[in-house]
Amino acid sequence: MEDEKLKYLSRINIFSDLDKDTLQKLDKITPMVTVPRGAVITSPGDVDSVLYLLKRGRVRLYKTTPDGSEITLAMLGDGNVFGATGSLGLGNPDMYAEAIQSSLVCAMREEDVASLIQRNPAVGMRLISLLSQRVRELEEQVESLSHQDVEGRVLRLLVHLADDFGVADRGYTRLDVPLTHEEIATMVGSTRETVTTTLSHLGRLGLVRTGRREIAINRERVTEWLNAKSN
DNA sequence: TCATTAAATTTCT
DNA sequence: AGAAATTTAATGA
Repeated sequence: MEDEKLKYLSRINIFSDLDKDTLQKLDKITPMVTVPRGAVITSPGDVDSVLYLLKRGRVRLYKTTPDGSEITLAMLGDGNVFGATGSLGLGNPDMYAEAIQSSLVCAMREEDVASLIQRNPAVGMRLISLLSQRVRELEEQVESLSHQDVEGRVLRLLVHLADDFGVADRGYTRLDVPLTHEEIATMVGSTRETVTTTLSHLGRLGLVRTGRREIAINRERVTEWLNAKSN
């Protein structure tokens, strides 16, 4: 029972270098909560700044535009972290975090994160590399938005999601993250309807396989297709 | 090429 | 049944 909880903690990416003793202490100050699908974990105007540890599940980070539409900035999986918009400056405060599937989350006060990093610099290094990955992805997203059509943007996104969530499935790489066409649209700057037609077109080409809240891609063909397209 | 509008259809709870 | 997700089609910028 206790061991189970510790396993989860050690699977948090930034904690993977910590010894059992330290993990045990952390466990005591980070109560674990299950959040249902659709629940918003953080939203703009949150009072205290805490770092959320995503032990198991899928969380979508997004913000809203003045006209009410959403822009998705990141999709997080097991072991990732979010929140901490105070002194750590991990992202900006006007952001929402929504569990897109039932998730196991725990919260850690920012002061505790800071002192932990002072004692264990490896945690800081891990945090930096996690953030770097997120920045790199955002850069690619911007680049894609500015010079690719919807089809290209969707394909680039699917390849990226395959890197993070891909599992082998009957010759394809299935994305182990439940996405609606609507959500995909908020990641590629398009609309639900256009995403639908784009995906079914890609399906006819044999590049992807789709189901309700499920997408699989043929990595080889997709990368091949993307290369042919940009040249 | 793609957003918008409108409407139908399929699949979940 | 009702809600949510997906699909199709027509139109105009």
